[in-house]
Amino acid sequence: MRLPLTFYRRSALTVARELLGKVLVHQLPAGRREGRIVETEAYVGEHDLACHASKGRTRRTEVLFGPPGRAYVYLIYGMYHCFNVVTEPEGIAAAVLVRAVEPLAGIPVELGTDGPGKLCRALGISLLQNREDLRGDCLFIEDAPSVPRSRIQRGPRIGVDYSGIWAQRPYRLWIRGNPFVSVLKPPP
DNA sequence: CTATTGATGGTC
DNA sequence: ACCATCAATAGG
Repeated sequence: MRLPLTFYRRSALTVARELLGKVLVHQLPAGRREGRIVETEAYVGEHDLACHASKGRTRRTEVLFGPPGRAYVYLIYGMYHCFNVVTEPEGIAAAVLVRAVEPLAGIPVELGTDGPGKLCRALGISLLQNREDLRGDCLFIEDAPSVPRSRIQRGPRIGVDYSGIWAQRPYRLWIRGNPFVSVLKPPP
């Protein structure tokens, strides 16, 4: 079953937690590629200085202000893409970045999926998928059992040091001990 | 093992 | 000019 609009309409933090364990699917001409989501980051709104929407409503960020359940894909460092899911009701600009998936099907063996840039490359996601409705037939997310809170670990988001206090908030979530998570936490 | 740097292009 | 990254390289 494909995740319904009501799934995405909730807060970014809730969606970030609930997306763990779900299956991201990209239907390509070459075949179907699937990965199980193991790491996410929540970007909680315009007031969140790490969220692209904090720069205001531009052509790039417009999709964040739109209805939930759409893809927000952007190019970073000229060579990588990042895939996000738009959350919250229309008018509230929040999203969840998918940072890592566990390969399930159709992923070329030589490509890693541990990191936002890598997983987009492995799943064939590019700017062409920006603004795409995730309940369509090409790019979507399949339901799967939720990961119990006891198996979820949290920490600061990666690469957002410019955002001051917001950089330290524990809005990065991952499945504890999963080998496909992008940055392993130092042992306790 | 950690630290640093170069690649590269859309957006503002 | 900046950047929600990665791979390669240099150094200890």
